[in-house]
This record gives sequence, structure tokens and C-alpha cells, in this order.
Amino acid sequence: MPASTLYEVARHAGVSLATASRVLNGSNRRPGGAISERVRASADELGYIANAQAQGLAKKNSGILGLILHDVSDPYFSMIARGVQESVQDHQKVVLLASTGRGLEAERHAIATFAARRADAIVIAGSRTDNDAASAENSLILAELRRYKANGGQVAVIGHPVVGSHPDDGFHSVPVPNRELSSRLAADLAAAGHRRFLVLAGPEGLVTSDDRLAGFQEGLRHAGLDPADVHRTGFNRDGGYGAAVELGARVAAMERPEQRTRQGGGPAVCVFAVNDVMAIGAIAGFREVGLRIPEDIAVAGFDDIETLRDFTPALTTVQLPLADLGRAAVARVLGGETPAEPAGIEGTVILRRSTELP
Amino acid sequence: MPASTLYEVARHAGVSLATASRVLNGSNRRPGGAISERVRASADELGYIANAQAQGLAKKNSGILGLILHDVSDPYFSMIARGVQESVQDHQKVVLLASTGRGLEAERHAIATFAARRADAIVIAGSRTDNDAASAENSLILAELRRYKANGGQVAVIGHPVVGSHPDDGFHSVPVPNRELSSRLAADLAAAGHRRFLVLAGPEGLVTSDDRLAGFQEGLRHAGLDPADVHRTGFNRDGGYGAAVELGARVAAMERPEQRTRQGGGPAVCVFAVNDVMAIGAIAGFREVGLRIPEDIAVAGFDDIETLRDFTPALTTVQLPLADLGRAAVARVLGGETPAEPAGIEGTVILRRSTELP
DNA sequence: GAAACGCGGGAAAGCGCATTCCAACCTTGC
DNA sequence: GCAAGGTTGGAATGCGCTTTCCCGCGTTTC
Repeated sequence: MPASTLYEVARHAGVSLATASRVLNGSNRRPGGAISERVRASADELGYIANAQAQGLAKKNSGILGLILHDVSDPYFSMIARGVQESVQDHQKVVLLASTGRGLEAERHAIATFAARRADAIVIAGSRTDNDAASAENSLILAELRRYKANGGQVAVIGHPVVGSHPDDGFHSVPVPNRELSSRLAADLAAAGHRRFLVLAGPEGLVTSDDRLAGFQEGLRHAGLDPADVHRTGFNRDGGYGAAVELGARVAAMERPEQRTRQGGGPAVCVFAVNDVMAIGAIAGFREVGLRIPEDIAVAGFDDIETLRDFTPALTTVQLPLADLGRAAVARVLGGETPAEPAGIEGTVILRRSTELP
Repeated sequence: MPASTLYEVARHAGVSLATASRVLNGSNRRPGGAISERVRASADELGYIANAQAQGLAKKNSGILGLILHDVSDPYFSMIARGVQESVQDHQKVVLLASTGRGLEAERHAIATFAARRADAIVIAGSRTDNDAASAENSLILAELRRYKANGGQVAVIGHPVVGSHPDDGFHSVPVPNRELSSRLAADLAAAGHRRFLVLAGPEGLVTSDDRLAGFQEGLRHAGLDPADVHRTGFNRDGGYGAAVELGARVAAMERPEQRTRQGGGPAVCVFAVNDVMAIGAIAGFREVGLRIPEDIAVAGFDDIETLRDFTPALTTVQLPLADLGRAAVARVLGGETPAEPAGIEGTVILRRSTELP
């Protein structure tokens, strides 16, 4: 029992294909009431379901939005995915998902796949990588994106723009103020009394990580403090864990500068892990080597992942409206209610127990 | 600059449409070497990208797998999504995502949408709801699924089968041994010395929750213990939190049965929250009212969510190979390397600090 | 009352591709 | 050397739908 076609519905209702099409699938010409009734009844009776592929071929749009993520199971991305998904649903479209596992070639491939499916728009989330090793692949990605755009597709990137892209390319972007927020985090931490810092950053060239690092240092400088030490590691939980185990003892042994003047304890060092899962890993690692948070060492993260809100000690972090990021990206490419927020997305520094001083 | 078509490539290479089609998009007839070369070169030069919609229309499959989830941002589902995504990628297909937010009508709509796109297969994850209120919508879902299947689609359900479905329907399923594992958890907890239990369950009719509850009681019975008290609440973090705040004081005041015989403390009650996020919420709630875990009250969860592995105290839970669940579902519907695992999926009870007795 | 007009419905031309026939060609085998 | 069988490339058809164009009809206008 193959699905019934529009043609069958038309015949069953005693009208032409054109008429059936007009009444069932939106057209600017609405056939007369009686006929519409009849067609709709026939469609119902036959259990007609329009073939979206054929429609897509005939009209020139597919109703598909392609979403490219590094990893759906990462809470950062899954939250963005949720925002995208919701918005897209409002637009009566559907989302096609691709996970790249941070691979640039996989990303290029995903773009090509979406292009092949004639996706109306593509939203890319996830940090760009910008270093020599990646430059060849970055330009392939750029080329693919340009071709896609030239064929009428819309592109939005969440976070840093595509490496090498030019404003004229017309790629939309939803900037994430990583730099500013990290700077503010540094300022707040300094204001709270922290003096020495260590940043657990991702690999060099990972733009999000680099931005957060740079912003943090900037904030420190504004506060009149020395720049933080930097330790590069994996941009994930294990990176944070490994670094903590490796550095734990050394870091804890550092002398707290004002220990002489101000009585008493508190951690000598405040560690800023450039994202929450790294921070969680780091905390686990520090504990592994016998350090207490925040008594022996303070830890701050970035993202404010929902699942981690009940973590103990409560994690100091920067809240990012992840779902909104996704929604904003969709608004950029599919139009609709784009509020006055093209200016950007807000975030908030949240100081919690993990960086508390006695 | 519209995308170039196969026809243009063929003309550019001086061959027929048929030949070009045969060399570029897999066919069982491979044209001769020289010609293939030429066609491929032309395609390259013109930047040809096959139109998947047209291909889908001509062949009768779309290369699309539809994935239906309750909520992408829920770590349970996002992990399944990851498994599905990976497998699907291996099959050179693409995944279409739908989130229902636990709405049955949304689920039906998602199925219809996927059917319209002529998805090759549909994978449904997420607990079924089985109660009177849902029965009308459940049968609509069932009807939609049957129609989809009748048109040649494959269906796989992770967890409990579709409510009302009959084995003859031929829907694949990836059973999750919720009952057995909960039973085992109860047994292990009993063996560890716990005697009184409280289950924080989801709303009645939510099959996953009901199964875990029933299994737990069963395990308790086998261990010769009294059945646990049951408190129904939301199947999410806030449900756990609310219940904990509400019940905290009362629960903590309960007398530990063998307190007379065996010296000393330990929690009087062990709380089993039917999923990890509820457990986390419960822990936060209990703390809110001044209770310590596990000294004053023990808490266990279910799922072993990855992000929660570094939680303190480490959460006793049941590990479920979520990504494998997704992979298995894809294997069922798309074939391929289906190991000898159609028998089912394994899980493991993991006793951690959150239920430790002194 | 005739001409101009608007409107509702239908015929038909694609959209970009896979695939079934066909015809021409090239191998074989005896 | 010739027929039978196997290849190979091409013409044509159709997948299910949208949309343009056209035609016939009932209205309006002077």
C-alpha cells in the first residue's frame, strides 16, 4: 500500500491536479469553498501525505535547516540545539543534524551534505579553529559555504565567524561575548580578593578558548594584577582532570601573596577553566590529589551548564543563554521576530562557592 | 549562480545524462574508465553537487533517518542522539531531529513530518505514556506509525514498545531492562545494609518510571524487605528537588530499624530517584533543608549521566549504555552489523558514596 | 447590449535525477 | 567466418509536485 499521491486525491475528488495542489498545500490562489471541501475530504479519506521531497523539487526550497555541532551529547551544544530546534519548529521547518566531533573535514562534509539536500539555511555552532594546521581545511570550509550561499542558502554562525570569511560574504553571525565576559569574570574575581590565577585553556587556535583566555588576562590587567599562568590542555572534562592531577600539588604549594599582611588562609590560587566541563574535571582532579575546593584552591568555569547547577561546591561561572543563542541564529537565517537583539547576546558572571574566600 | 545540474555536467563531458548519473552516483553499472574520468572531471570543474531531493524522488528512498526525542538538551536523550547520529553517519545517511517536549500530539506530528519527508526509518526514544488520558493520542500515534510502516518505513523504539502496538506490527524495539536493573539495584542496596526505602517516581503512566518503580519493589520483596514508600513527582530535576524539600524533614526523622541492635548512625532511609537528574535535584533539596548525603539520608539514581560522574557525593546509580542504545536502534532499522545483541542491552548497578553506610 | 475585465479551473511544462529499454558494439565459441 | 551472448552508452519515461499559461465563464462599465 504505497502512499497515495496528489494525483489520486485529485481524481478521487473529481478535480485537476492543479486544483488539488492549490487547496492542500498553501498557494495564493484559494479555490472555491465547495471544491476545497471536496478535495480536503478526499485527501482525508485516502490518508494523503504530501511528499516533501517532490514539493521541495518543485518549489525551490526544502523546509530544512541544517545544524552543525561538535557533539550533541555535550551539554553546551545540546542546549543550543534545543533553542534551534524550538525556533525551527515555529517556522514549520525541520532540523537536520550533523556532529563533527571537532573535525574540520567532517564539518566541510556536513556543509556539502546540507547543500545537497538544498537546506534553506545552515547554522553552525562550535568553536572555530584558527591555526596553521587548520588553514587548508578552513579554506575548504569557506569555499563550501560560499558556494552554498551563492546557491541561495543562508548561513549563521554562533560564536566566532568562519575563519577567513569576509563581511561581504553575508554570513550571519551570533557573536558570543567571550572576551568581555571573561574580562568581567577576572575583574569580579579580583574584586573578591583573588590575586594569583591559573588558566586552564584549550589547545592553541581554538578560538573560543583563546578569546576567553585573552579576555581574562585583559581583565586582570585592568585590575592591576599580573597575568595568569596558562596551561593548555584538552577542551573537555578529561583535559581539566588531567591538568589538575598534574599541577595540583605545585599549585597548592604556591604562596598566597598577601599572606603576610592579611591573616589567614584561603586558596593561594584561583583556577579559571575556560569551560564548565573542564572546571568540573579540574575539581575532580584536585580532589584526587587531596585538595579541597575552595579552601585549598578556587575554581571557576564558563557556560553555566544546567546539569551542573547543583554541583558542590557551587561553581563560579559565566552564564550564557545557550538556547537563546540557538534561537537568535535561526532568527537571523529564517527571519521572523528578530528583536532588537542583533546587537548581541548578554551573559552574566555568577560568583558562587567554588571561588569563595574565607 | 544556481547549482549546476547533472545535465550540465553530462553536456560538459559530452556524454548522456544516463552515463553521467551512472558514474557520479553509485549504480551497478560502471561506465568505462576514460568516460568516467571525463565525467568526474567535468563534475569537479562545475562544482556539481547532486540534488538529494531529486535523487530521493527518483529512487524511492531519502537517506533520512528521523529521530524523535523528548528533549535534546536532556543528557539522557542527547547521549542517545549521539549514538544514533554516529551510526547513521556510518550508513551515509542523515538524521532529522524532532523534540516533542513529552507532548504526544507533538510526537504524532513528528511522525507525520518524517513520513512526509519519506524518511527511510524512524527511531523513537523516550518513555511511553500509558494511562487513560493518553489513550486517544496513543492510538493516533499508533495509526500514524502503522501507515508509515505500510508505506515501507522502518520503526524502532528505544525502551518500552509503542502503547497498543502488536508484535505483528513489525516495529523494532530496543528494550531497556529497567525492571531488572532496578530490581538488582534494590538487591544491592539491601545487601549493603539499607532497610527502609523511599522511591521518588514520575507521574503515573510514565512507563519508564513505572517499570523502574515496579522493579525496585520487586527487588526489595526478593530481599525480604518491606516495599518502599512511593512519592510521585515530576520526572525531572525540579521534581526531585521539590519532593526532597517537601519530605526532607519527615524522612530524616524516621527511625532506623536496627538502630537498637546495631550501634550507630547511617541514614535511616535510602531514597531511590528513578533517574539521575531527579536524584541530583533531590540531593540539592535535601541539602537545602539541612540534610547531609549520605550521613543523614542516602540517595540513588538511575542512568549514570556522564556530566554527573564527578558529582559529590558520587551518585549511586545504574549505568545504561545510552549511546549503544541509539546505535542498536539504528542497527535494527538500517541493518548493518547487528551483533548478537538483539537479545538486549546490558546495564550495571554502580554503588557509590551517596548510599554509603558508615 | 457589447466590450472589457476578473476570476476560477485545467492542461502542461518542468524541477533534477534514476532507470528501463534499445541499439550498437565487441567478444567469444565452434 | 558467423551467430549467440555480453557490454556499453543513450533516449525516453516517470518520480510527485508546483506553477505558468490559457480558456471559458460571469461581472462590471459606459
